Amino acid sequence: MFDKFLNIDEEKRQRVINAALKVFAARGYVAASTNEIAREAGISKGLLFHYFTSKKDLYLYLYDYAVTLLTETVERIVDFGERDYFERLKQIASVKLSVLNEHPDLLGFQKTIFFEDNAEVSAELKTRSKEIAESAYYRLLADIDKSKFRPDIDADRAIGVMLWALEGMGEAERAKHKALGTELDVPHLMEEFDKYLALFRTSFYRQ
Amino acid sequence: MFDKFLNIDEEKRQRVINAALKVFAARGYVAASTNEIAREAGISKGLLFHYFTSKKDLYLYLYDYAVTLLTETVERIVDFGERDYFERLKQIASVKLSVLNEHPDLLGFQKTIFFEDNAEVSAELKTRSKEIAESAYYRLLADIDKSKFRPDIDADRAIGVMLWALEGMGEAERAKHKALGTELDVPHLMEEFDKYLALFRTSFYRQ
Amino acid sequence: MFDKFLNIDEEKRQRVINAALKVFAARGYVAASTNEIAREAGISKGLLFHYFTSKKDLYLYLYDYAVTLLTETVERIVDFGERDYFERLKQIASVKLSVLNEHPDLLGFQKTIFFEDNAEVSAELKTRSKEIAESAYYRLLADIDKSKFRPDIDADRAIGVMLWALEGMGEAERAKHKALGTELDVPHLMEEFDKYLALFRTSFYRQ
Amino acid sequence: MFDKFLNIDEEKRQRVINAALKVFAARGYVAASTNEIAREAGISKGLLFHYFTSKKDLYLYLYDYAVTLLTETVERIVDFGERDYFERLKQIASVKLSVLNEHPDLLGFQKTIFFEDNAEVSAELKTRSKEIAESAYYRLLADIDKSKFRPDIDADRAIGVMLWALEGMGEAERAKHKALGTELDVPHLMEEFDKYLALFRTSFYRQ
DNA sequence: CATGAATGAGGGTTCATTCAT
DNA sequence: GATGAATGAACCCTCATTCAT
Repeated sequence: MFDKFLNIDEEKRQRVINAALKVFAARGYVAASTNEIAREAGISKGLLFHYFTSKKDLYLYLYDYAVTLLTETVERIVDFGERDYFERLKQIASVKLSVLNEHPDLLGFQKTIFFEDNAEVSAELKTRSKEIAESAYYRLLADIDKSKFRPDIDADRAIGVMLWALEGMGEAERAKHKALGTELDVPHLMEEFDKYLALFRTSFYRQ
Repeated sequence: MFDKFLNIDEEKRQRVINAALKVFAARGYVAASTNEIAREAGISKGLLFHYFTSKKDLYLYLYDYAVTLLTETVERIVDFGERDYFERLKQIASVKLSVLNEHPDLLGFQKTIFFEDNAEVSAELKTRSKEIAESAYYRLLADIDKSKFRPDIDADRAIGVMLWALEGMGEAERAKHKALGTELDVPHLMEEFDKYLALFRTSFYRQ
Repeated sequence: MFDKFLNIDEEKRQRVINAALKVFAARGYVAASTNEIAREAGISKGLLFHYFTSKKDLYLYLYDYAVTLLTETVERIVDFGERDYFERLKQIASVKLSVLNEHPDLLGFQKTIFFEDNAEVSAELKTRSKEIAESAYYRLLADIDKSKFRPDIDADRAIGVMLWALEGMGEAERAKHKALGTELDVPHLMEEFDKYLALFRTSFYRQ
Repeated sequence: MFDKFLNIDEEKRQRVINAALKVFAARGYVAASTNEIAREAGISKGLLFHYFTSKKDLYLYLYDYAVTLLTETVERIVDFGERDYFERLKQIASVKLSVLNEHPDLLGFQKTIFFEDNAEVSAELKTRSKEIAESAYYRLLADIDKSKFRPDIDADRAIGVMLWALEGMGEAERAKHKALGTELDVPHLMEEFDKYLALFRTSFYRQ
């Protein structure tokens, strides 16, 4: 399907991918301009369509690329033998930071996917979501040792709460830095993260 | 400014508002088509512009409409004398459900506002956000009685966590029903909600 | 045809006419907005169409109005017994100044007519131009006493030259005042006018 | 800026330029339709915007094109060493006829520029007018030998009169041929021109 | 008579996609 | 492979004209 694109120079491939991730993340599917993507990637518009046939195909390719990369990174970093929830959360954070290194806009892109409602792509997106549910990325929270949780609380819901909080914290941080125009402050983020972990440990775990 | 629109038949006004909320919520500012909004509202494109002059004005009108409606609903429902956090959370949930009744896409629209990046509107949005910060909607979490929290945990962060969880729960529910094509199941939502409240009470409050 | 309009209050009629003259003179036929005309005249858009049926009809009405008014003013002011060319030129100038008093934009409107190429109106305009050629307005230069001209020059061409110069002078003056944003300086204009008349008398007349 | 347009096939370029000159000359800036220009030039509307980005840019491009062409033609034809006014007038007429050959509507376009009132373009036009005042085109009437004029007449006003007459004659001729639907009759025009020159020589020069 | 809400065609402009080079 | 000229559909918006009130 995308063999033409897969066989080109690796550096150029990364350039195209990052350009497309950046523009889609910033503008969403409809408003993203193939012109801008081509310019950002330093290639011609014609070549972009030579590789991907259509904007939609490019978008879906990026989606698969993001899922695959995240899955592989998870496999590489996460220790599924470790059953403590907090260790897992830390590993998830590591995964994210590792990905951000190579593809600064991949996570931003991934976020927008969820809200993408465009009729042209959302149907295809839905088809794929099932496989993903079973993929490694979603195994992240499987097999947690729930015996460590206080017996008088609902461990599953507590896990959900913590994930949402993780998301919310990242979101809040991102929003703050966007508003101020500064870069993400990773050390400070880690510190904050640890404070929340402490809160959760105190509240949800047996003492 | 919007007097033409304000003086029309109430039913038609609601139709236009809900149509616009729906399309903007689903597509975002740029991708939303005035064509589609007019069609959805059952009026001509010309009339839409007769009312609002520009897409941008329509968007900003909706924004103000949403803020005003939420503020008023808050004033009507929330009891600021009640200093218990969980009671407040319940009242917030009531506000949301009350609004959803009349305007199914208003909260969805409100969510997208935050992520709206379009230069044409984000500047204006930013100007308005200050007033709002001081408005009733944001007083919701002021004046909480923190003495009820366990002394060994960080009450402020716990409050943040609960808000994120509330958001996440709503989001998850919405996503589920959108995927299945069903309407929001309010009673079930309330039940779920109560379970989370119980979890928080057990974990965060003094026993 | 325009009886509805002809039977209304005189003051309002003049208001509508002057508003329309102003807008058409300033913007030309196509770009002129009936909305703007109605606003300028202080009546509703609907009423404007009640009077005139269409923009085109309004335009042609104005055209006839201008021609009629000019013809009548000419009949009133010009002395066709006077056969000296320079006296005639002075009378023509008087006609123009008299008209400008009641209808500041009528002459400006008349100028644009000539350049109006819009397919919708130019055909009708052409039909009318013949009658006008024979009308009083164009008799202005008939019956001039050519015996006063030097025998060694072509009197007809000299007359043409003087008319073009009169036009050119008016145009130049108008352009200058438009550029500077000032009003027409009538006394100065008359002075200039006399200087050109002196030049012509010296050059074209027997001494 | 206009490199895309400058690099295309010469014949097509001329087609586009002449189409745009024609439509702008006939309708003025606002009323001119890019649709009509594209149709007249035999290209798609999209391509027109590919070349020029906006109607305004196209208009200003034409303006510069006209100025440049006129300037160059003047440099080619006019002999600035010749100080006799009538020889100059002849050369000016030659310039006009030469330009009309390649661009039948360029002079008509140039006329409309002067009256162009549209806010979008008139500001830019004003900026450019200064350079032009100093350009070759306006040097045309500099350095005239006024000693040949009769001492009892105002040479400067006489020069103005002759220019207005030249303008008027061209205008009259153009109007006549437009009304009759015929092409410009160059030999007859030259003959007429000579008659006026003779008139001026007799009237304004020392004998 | 008078209003202005309502329509829809047409305006300038953008952009995904095609295709000759 | 690689370019960018070329197309046309769809975009937001304006405006002459109609019509219910």
